[in-house]
Amino acid sequence: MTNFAEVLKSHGLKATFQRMTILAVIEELGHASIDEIYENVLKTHPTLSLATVYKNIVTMVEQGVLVEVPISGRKSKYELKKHEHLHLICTECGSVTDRQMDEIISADTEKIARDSAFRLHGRQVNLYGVCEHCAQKAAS
Amino acid sequence: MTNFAEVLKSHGLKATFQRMTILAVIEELGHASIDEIYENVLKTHPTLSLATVYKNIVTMVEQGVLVEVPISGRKSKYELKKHEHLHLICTECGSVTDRQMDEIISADTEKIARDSAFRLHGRQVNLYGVCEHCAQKAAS
DNA sequence: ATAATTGCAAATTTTTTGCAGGTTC
DNA sequence: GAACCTGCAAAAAATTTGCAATTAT
Repeated sequence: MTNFAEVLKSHGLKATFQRMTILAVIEELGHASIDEIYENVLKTHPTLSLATVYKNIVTMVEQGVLVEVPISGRKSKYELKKHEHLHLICTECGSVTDRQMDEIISADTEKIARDSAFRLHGRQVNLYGVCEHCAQKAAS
Repeated sequence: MTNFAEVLKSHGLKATFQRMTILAVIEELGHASIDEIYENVLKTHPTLSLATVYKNIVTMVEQGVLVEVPISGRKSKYELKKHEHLHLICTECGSVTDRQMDEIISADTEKIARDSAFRLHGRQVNLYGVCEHCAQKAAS
């Protein structure tokens, strides 16, 4: 369980209860859309407004506390900023799972960028398909 | 220049002038957001409504004529469905450029999916950074 | 103390929908 | 001719904003 107060302060943001709650929800869910964040935040802080969720997602992404994960055909999800990784995205249930991004992909994409004189700052590798759980459900 | 009438019919869609115009715009721009599509479509078909753009993007994505390219911090763009490739996305100007997705990435991501019993259906590899053009502008 | 943040309500922006008239096959 | 498609206007959904009151440092 992360010390969110420290994370926020180190990014120049005040450690409000609202932000801590939002971050705790995202950490618990791993990846969450605005709706999912709001819904879950209400459980422990019923007066937190949707506008506050929006404002904070914007500022925390700006400050690098959160990362947006845009997804084909769905609303973006947000995750805590962490080491680089890739995503398995289930097109059935919408779940997002992290996997290690290995050296093969890093090196290869770096070369591709270099060959195009492109100053690479970040990568997003999303694999779309059906997760084990949904595949089993479909088989029954 | 693609024969869009054939493409549409082969996907069970009627070849209307509106759809042809939308597809022509997307082909010309390579990648375009709803706004960019609408804006450009008006040049040759000033009465085409925004609602029609929306409806057609939805159905053409559903039918596999178009592909959505979701982008961090911006609105999604759409491209013609074509062979698999990756994207260089400029965080300055928003331009999107295609590059070949080589066998290294394909094989590696397939292995990652297999190891997680994930039924891989599609990949999205987006490299974020600054394009050559914007880098030169910044240097001056 | 002060500068940032919240919550509310209102405004804006984005996307979807219903339906009458028009078009494609 | 039948089914599909368009455009309009209206509705719904998503996001942003202004501001007075509150809170963190």
